[in-house]
Amino acid sequence: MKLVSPGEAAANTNDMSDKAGEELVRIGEMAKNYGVTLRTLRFYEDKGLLNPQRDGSTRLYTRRDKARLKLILLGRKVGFSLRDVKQMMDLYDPTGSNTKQLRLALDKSEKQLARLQKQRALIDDAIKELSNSMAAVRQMLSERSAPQASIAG
Amino acid sequence: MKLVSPGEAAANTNDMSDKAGEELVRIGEMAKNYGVTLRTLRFYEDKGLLNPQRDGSTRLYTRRDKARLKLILLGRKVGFSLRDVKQMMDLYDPTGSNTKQLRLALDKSEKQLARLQKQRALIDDAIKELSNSMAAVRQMLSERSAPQASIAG
DNA sequence: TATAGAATTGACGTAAACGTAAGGGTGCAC
DNA sequence: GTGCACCCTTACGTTTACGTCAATTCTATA
Repeated sequence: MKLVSPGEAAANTNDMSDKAGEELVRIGEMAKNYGVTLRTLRFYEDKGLLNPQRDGSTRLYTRRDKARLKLILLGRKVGFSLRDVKQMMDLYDPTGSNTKQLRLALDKSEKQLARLQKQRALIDDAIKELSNSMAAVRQMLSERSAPQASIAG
Repeated sequence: MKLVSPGEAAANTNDMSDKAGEELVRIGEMAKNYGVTLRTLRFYEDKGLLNPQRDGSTRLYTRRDKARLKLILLGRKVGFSLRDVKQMMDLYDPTGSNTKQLRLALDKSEKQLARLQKQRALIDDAIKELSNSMAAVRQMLSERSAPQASIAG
């Protein structure tokens, strides 16, 4: 089985291996392409989120793995836990209509959206509170000849 | 040394102990008043953020402790770590102008404000991304007789 | 005095998503 | 044949702010 050699990997986009259209990449390439570390890819595999082929002990990532990784990263970006992502992906059935999967995803998304909005509200609150405090501190600093209130006692 | 007894604690707001105007409360009262757990108060003490008096082995919280706790909780609310809070409070000097303390607080606050704003931007981004995905999923669900795109492969 | 309620210290457990060695193998360019 | 660049597994470490026992003691009250 011939593989993309490390050096020419980037250039060798049209390399065809076993099956037609299957570009197999090793972990280093994969990591570089998606901006993650090797550890992360192995971790995702360990958690059952990825399932690369093997050439001996070397991992070979296929088109499918890339699609899955993209989904994982999207999920992480919008704040899903890896557990959630896995739960949703595990429902995928290539033969069915995937209605279940879509419903679960939608359900989880609604909850996550609510969490995000709540978080945003908390942050806005914190920003206001912090801004107020800062104004007070600036005031105290500008009047440091006058008696100070203390911020710790 | 007479103390506020557990039962009448809430009513006994005017109890004066050793020093004039010093209302000493035990850890249970303190926790209830500020909506934290006993563990939290002991933890803060362990971290050097609080320093209650003792009656034997029993902790007695003074006015000062209350002020400090309020600050800790405010700090937590706006997203400071306990380390940061401690660092700021440790600079307090009852005899000086506390300019240093105020400057540090301001400096940390500016950085924290920046972090909060960045976080808010990330959340807004996530909300958008998530909303888009949800729209797509809803679309797929409404057309589930048509061929589906998959969200996992 | 018996029992319940409140307090103490000590110390391990928790969550999430990896980071960071340690120790070892494979292939290829020189 | 050696020096890199890559790859592998195993497994402990990190971070933060507490939660959760466990075993014991102190105090007030019926």
